[in-house]
Amino acid sequence: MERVNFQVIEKKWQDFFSKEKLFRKDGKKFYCLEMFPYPSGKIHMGHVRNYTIGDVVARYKFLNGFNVLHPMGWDAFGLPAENASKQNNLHPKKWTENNISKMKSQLKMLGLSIDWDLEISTCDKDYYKHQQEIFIDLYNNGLVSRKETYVNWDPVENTVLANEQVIDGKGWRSNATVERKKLSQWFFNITKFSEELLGDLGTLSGWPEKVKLMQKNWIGKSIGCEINFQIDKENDSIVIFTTRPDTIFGASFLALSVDHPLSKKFNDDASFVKFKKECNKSGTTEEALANAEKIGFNTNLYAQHPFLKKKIPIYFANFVLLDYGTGAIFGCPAHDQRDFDFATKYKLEILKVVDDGNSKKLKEAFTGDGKLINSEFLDGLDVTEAKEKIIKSIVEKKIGTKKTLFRLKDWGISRQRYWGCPIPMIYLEDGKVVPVDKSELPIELPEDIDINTQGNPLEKHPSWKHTVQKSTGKKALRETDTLDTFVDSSWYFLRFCSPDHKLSPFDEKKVNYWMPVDQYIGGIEHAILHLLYSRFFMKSLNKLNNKINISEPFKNLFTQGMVCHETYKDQKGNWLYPEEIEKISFKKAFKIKDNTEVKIGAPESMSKSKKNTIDPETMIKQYGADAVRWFILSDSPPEKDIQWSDTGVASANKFLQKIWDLNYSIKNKTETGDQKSNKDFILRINDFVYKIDLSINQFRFNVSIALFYETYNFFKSHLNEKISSKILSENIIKLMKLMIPFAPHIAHECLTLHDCKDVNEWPKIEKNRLEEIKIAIQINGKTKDVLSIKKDLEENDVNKIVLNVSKANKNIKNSRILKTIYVKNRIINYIIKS
RNA sequence: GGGCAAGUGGCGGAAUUGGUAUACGCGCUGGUCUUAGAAACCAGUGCCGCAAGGCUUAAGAGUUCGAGUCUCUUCUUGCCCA
Repeated sequence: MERVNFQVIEKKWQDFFSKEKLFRKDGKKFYCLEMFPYPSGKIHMGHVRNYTIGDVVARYKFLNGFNVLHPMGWDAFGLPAENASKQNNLHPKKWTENNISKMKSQLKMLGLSIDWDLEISTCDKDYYKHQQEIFIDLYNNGLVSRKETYVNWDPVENTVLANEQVIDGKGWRSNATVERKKLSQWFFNITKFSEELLGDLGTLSGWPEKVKLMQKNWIGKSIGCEINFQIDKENDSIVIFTTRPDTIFGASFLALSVDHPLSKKFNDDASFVKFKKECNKSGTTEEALANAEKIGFNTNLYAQHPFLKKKIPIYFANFVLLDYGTGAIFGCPAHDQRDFDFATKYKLEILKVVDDGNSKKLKEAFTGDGKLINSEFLDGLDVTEAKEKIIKSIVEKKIGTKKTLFRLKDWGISRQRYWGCPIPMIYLEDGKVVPVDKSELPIELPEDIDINTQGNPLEKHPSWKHTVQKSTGKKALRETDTLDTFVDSSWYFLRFCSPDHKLSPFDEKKVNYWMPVDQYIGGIEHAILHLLYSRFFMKSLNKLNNKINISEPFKNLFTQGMVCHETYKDQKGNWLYPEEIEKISFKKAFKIKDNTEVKIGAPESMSKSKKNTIDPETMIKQYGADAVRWFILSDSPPEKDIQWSDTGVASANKFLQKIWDLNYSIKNKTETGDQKSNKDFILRINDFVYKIDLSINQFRFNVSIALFYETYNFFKSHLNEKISSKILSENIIKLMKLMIPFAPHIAHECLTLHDCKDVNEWPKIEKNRLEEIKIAIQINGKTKDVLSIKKDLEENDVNKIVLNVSKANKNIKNSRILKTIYVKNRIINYIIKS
C-alpha cells in the first residue's frame, strides 16, 4: 500500500481550491468572517485555530448550498511596525508588506477556503481614504468632537500611552514614571448611542451570554439622581450624584474629588496641595483608587442636609473621581464599603438606614436589600420602593433631578504616532478647526519620515503639516495625530462586501445583501472594545446613510479559546523553547545543550516572552496541514483553551494515513455481499452521518472528530464481513464528504480515488433509522443489564424479553414487583421488594 | 469586595439535555514482527476484589422510580468588573 505524500497532495489541492473558487453557489447568502490578523511577522497557533474553525464553518455552509463570503485582510497599522522599524532600520510600510506576504503564504498552506480576490489592508491608501471620508461624515453629523482630557504621558518617549502600556505607573518601554497630562484630543461620541448599544444587546441571540454581560457591565447604566447640598455660611452649593438616594437619611459627610471646582478655594493652602499630590500618587486607574487607603482632607466647611436639621462635614477624598457623576458624593457609611472605611478612619457617624436583620453594630457596610429604618417617610419600604419615593420627593422639592448615568466614556481616537490613518482635519490661522475638502482625500502618510525622532514623527516632518484650505486658499496646519487602530477594524467587514468600490466606502446594495456577518469568529480578548466600536460604527453609518438598513454588524459570534503549551526553565531560571529540550517522560526533561535537568511548568497561553511557542509552519511541514487542522480541532471544545501536544498532532497524521489506507482497501475490494449485512451497515453509517452533521452545526468540532474515529473503527471492524464493495464505497464517500471541512486535502484526494463527481454536494441527512436499540434494565433504579431489542416495543413485549433473557430476571422472579417504569427505547425500571 | 463560568480516570475530554457514566484520543502495560530500535498490528487499561459482586462524576445534603445533569450549603479554580 502506498503512503500518502501530504506535501504533494496539499499543493495539488490548494491550487485546485484557488482556481475553482469554491465559495459561490446560488443559494442563500452566508457571510463567514474571522477577525483579521495584525501582520506581526509569522502566523501563530492562535491564528491556526481561529482560521481553521472559520474554514470548517465556511466549507460546511458552502457544501450545504450557501453562497458564502469568506474574505481575509490585514489590520496593518499599529505601533509594532514603528518599533520594528527603529530596530531594523526598515520603513514601517516595507516591514508591514514583508510580513503580509509571508503570512499570506502561510495561511495558504493551511488550505483555507478564502477568496483572496477580496483581500484588503488597512494601511493601503485605497482603504484609509474611505476611513477619512467616514470620519468627515461623522464629524459633520456631530459624532466627532474635540475635548481636553487627562492622558498617560511618557516624558521620555514624548507620547501618549494607552492604559495597558502603563505598567506599575511606568512606561512599558522607557520605564519612565508616567505623568497625567491634559491634552486636547479627538473623540468619537459613542456615548450618544449608550442606550441603543445597551438595549440592542437584547437582539443578539447569537452571541455568547458572557460577552453580552461584559458589554452590559462596560456600558454600565445606573439610575440615580443629583442632589443639591447648600454649603453652610456660604452662598454656594454642591451637586452630588448618587445611585443610592434611598440612603440619604444615613448621610454623614460629603466627599469631593480633589479636582472638583471647589478645590480652587484651597489652592493656596499648602496642606491641601500636599494632599492633592498624595492622591495623584496612588495611580489613575479606578482599581488603584479602590485598593488605596481611603484618605481625606477636611475643608472645615459644612453642608445642610436637605431633609434633616443637620449639618454634615465636607471632605476632599481620594476615592471620588471627577469623571464619574458630578465629582461629588454624599457618604452613607452604613451601606457603602468605601464610605464605611472612610467614616471609621475619621470617626464619622455610621447610621443604619436599611435593616440588615441584625441588631448588632455593623462590622462592614451592608449593601443588601432590606426595609428602610431611621428614614422618616421612607420607613418600612424596601430599597427599590424607597429609591422611587425619595427621587419623587427630591424632584418635588426642587433640590435635584433624576439622572441616568453611563459608565461608558467617549472614545478617544487621537494617537501621537506615525503608522496610522491621518486625521483629515486642518487648523486655520484664525483658530478654526475644519475638515479637509473631501476631494483632497486621501490625506496620505508621507513616506520620507524620520522614525527615530523623539515624539510624533508627523509633527517633526519638515513640510507635511503645512497646507492650505482648498476652498479659501488660507494657510492651515494639518492635524498630525493619527487614528487609533481600533477605528481601522470598526468597519472592515463592510469594506469586504465591495473591496474595490471607488466612489464611497462601500456599495450599499452589496452591504445590504451580505450584511450582517452571519458568523463572526475571534478571540475573547476583543469581547468589549473591538465589538463595541464596530457596533457603534454600524449604528452611526446606519443613521447617516438611509440606503443601508443594518443596525447590528454581527448576527452570530463565536469566541474561541487560546492555544496553550507547557513552559520550560533551566537551572538558572531562563525560559527555554520546546526545541531546546528533550523530554523523556511527562514530568522529566533535559536541556539538549548541556544535559542539565529542566523544570517543566504548567501549560500557559503561548507567548514569545515565555518561549512556549510552536511554529505552525514547522508543524505543517512535518505532519501536513490536514493533521495540524485535525489536531487543533480535536482535543478540546473550540470555545475552551487547548493544550498543544506533539504526540497529538503526530497521531492525527497517523490517523489521516489510516483513512487513506481504508479508502485504498475499499477501492480494491470485490465482495458482492448479502442483503442483511448491507442493510445493517447502511443504517449504522446513516446514524454516524446524522451525528457528525449535528455536531458541526452545534460548533462541537471535537465531538465531530471523535465520531470520525468511531466511524473509522466501525468500517475497519466490518471490512471482512459480507458487505458488498459497492455499499462500502458509497458509504466511505459519504464519510469523506463530511471530512472535507476538517481535512480538505486528504478528503478530496480520497474522493478522487473513488471517482466521485459530486464532491460539492453534502450527503443527505436522515435521522436515526436503526431498527435495533439498546435498552437498560434497572432494578430499583440501578442498571443490572443492557439488552439489544427491536425499536419501539410496548412495555409488555419488553417485559417478556427481560424475564426470558436478562440476567436481571433472577432478582425479579424472587420478589414482588411494586411498580414498573418504562421509557420507550431507553430504560425499563422494576421497583421490587424482596 | 461584586458578578459570571466551571470542577468527570494518569491527561484532553464524551454522555441523545433527568434514563447504560468514563465514548473518542493521548499516555501506560503486555504480545506479534524485527539483530535492535522506530513504525505497524493485536489485546488490556476508573477504583476495590481471585471471583461473584461492590464503589465511583470536588465534598456534603435534598428532590426523584432514577441525578454528572435540577435545588441548597461548603471548598477549589478560571475569567470579567471594582
